[in-house]
This record gives sequence, structure tokens and C-alpha cells, in this order.
Amino acid sequence: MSDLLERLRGRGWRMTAQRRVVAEVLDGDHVHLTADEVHARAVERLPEISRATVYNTLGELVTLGEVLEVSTDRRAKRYDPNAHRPHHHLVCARCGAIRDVHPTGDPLADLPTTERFGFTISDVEVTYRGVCPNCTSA
Amino acid sequence: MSDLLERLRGRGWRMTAQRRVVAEVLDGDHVHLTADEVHARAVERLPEISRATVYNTLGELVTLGEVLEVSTDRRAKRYDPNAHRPHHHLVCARCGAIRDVHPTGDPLADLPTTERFGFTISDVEVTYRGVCPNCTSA
DNA sequence: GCTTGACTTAGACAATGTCCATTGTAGGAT
DNA sequence: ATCCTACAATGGACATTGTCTAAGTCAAGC
Repeated sequence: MSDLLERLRGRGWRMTAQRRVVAEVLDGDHVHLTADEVHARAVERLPEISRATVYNTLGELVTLGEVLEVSTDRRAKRYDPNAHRPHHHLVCARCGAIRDVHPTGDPLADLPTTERFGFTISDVEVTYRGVCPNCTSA
Repeated sequence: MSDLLERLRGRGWRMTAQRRVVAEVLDGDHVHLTADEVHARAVERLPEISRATVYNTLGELVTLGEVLEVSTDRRAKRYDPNAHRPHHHLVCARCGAIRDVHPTGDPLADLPTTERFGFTISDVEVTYRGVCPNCTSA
């Protein structure tokens, strides 16, 4: 999204063909890609882009807070460009499909001080697991 | 714990030296070990135990519902022998320390039907992230 | 004490991710 | 427009975690 590229440039991010391609790949509605999926799509547009660069760029985007890392399964991390609207995830245990969901209520409020053990809590991640309609009927 | 061994035997689990050692390692208060940590401790008691056996045994314990798999970081899965009391996890972002916590409220109730997209939800996993007292003062 | 099928082993393999030395280049300075 | 230089990209080795397989071993019932 030019939005994203704009923001990054404004933050002093040095713009290169590789970084642009990675950002563009993430911008589709093909959300929740793994690093290798991002790489595969990036290669379609810029054949000589290397795996290391994709990993580096994704890592930077995460550090910058423009993209979220999601570890819904035990396999590869996935990258979620929807970092500016807090949300959680709903994962199909069969096919691995992932949906963003917006629960009501604040899980943080559900953790009493006595259960915080002196931690300074900054973030809560909620993953709902189940079976999606497709896999249920199949 | 002989509790655990007892239950497993009652379920027709064939008892071997290897399986006994793995179960014993998990039984300490050294909870939340990775598979390789379990292996390291198992080797101390049974030097010839192989990595594959540890992985197999852990997998079986998970299937039997005696142990939970926890993926708090993006690194190795961890194994939580506290499978019989539902709980969630609090993870230190610096040192990786993990504590079991028991929030009030039910996260499932916080997900409206309209946000379930036809999924049959069976499980919710909540991970709180923050900085533990040790790392805060350091 | 046999027998047998389940269990264990070692090591190859696979998937994902990281590191590093080298080469290339974006963007400011001239 | 060209040059400089710090930052970025490359590719390939390496690391970590986990899975698989073929062959040997053993627990438990008879």
C-alpha cells in the first residue's frame, strides 16, 4: 500500500526495490503469509530477491510495528499486515485457515493483580481454535 | 509422578525404561521444558535414550491428554505437565520465563456469534506477554 | 522361557530461520 | 550529473527443531 510505503519512507526507511516488493506483497488481501510464501510472491516480481532479504525485511517491519508476527501453528511464523487494528485470531485445526476476530471485552482486565506475579504486562494474544465450516462439512 | 505412571499403565501404555524416565522428568517442578531439555535431563538418568524416543513419547503424552504443548515463543514447543487444571500463560519478553495463570472470565464468551464465521470452536489459548520482576529491575 | 508386536535406536532428512563476508546501491553531498 | 559512503542485498553455510525409516530390542502375555 502506498500508505505503508509512505509511512516507512517518512520514518527514514531507505527504499529499495526489494523492500518495496515485500511491502507490496504484504499489502494484498492475502494476509497471514509465511516468510517463504512472501518470498515466493516477491520472486514473481523481482526474481533475484534472496530469502535472507525477505527475512530481514519482515523482521524490520515487525520491529517498526507495521506488521505483526503470528504463531498460530507450530510451523512457520505468519505475517499479518493488519497491525493497526488490534485483533485476535481464529484458526482452523484441520486446514489451518486463519481469520482475524474482534472479541468484546479486555482479556487484560481478566487477570487479577495477584495473578500477575509482578510482571509488567504489555500485550495479550488470544488464539481461538476450532474447525471451519468448510472442514466441518467435508 | 507415580500418579502419572499409574494412569498411563491403566490405559494400557506399555511401560519401558525410556517412557518412565520421560514421565519422571516432566514431573518435577521444572515445568515448561522444551523437547531437547527433556531429552537432556532424560539422558542424565538413561544415557542411551534417543532423541526420537523423547519426541515420540512427548507426542503420545500430548495425545493422551496428560501433557500440554505450549508454543509461547517462536522457538521450540514446550511441554506443560499441568494438563488437568485449565490455565493460560504469562511470558517474559526478555528472559522467556513462563508462569501459569488463571484469569477470571471466559474468553470464549467474549467472541460473539457474528465473529465466529461458522467455526466450531473447541479451545482458546491466551498468552500474556510482559516483563518479569527480575528483568525489570535488571 | 518363548513369541510377538510394540518400542527404541541412530542417523538421514526436512523445514524454518540466522549469520556472515562480499558485493551492490540509495540518497545526500559536491 | 557524479561521487561517496553507510546501509542494504546476496547466497550459501550453518543452526535449530522436528520427522521418518529400517533394523534391532524388549515388555508382557502365554
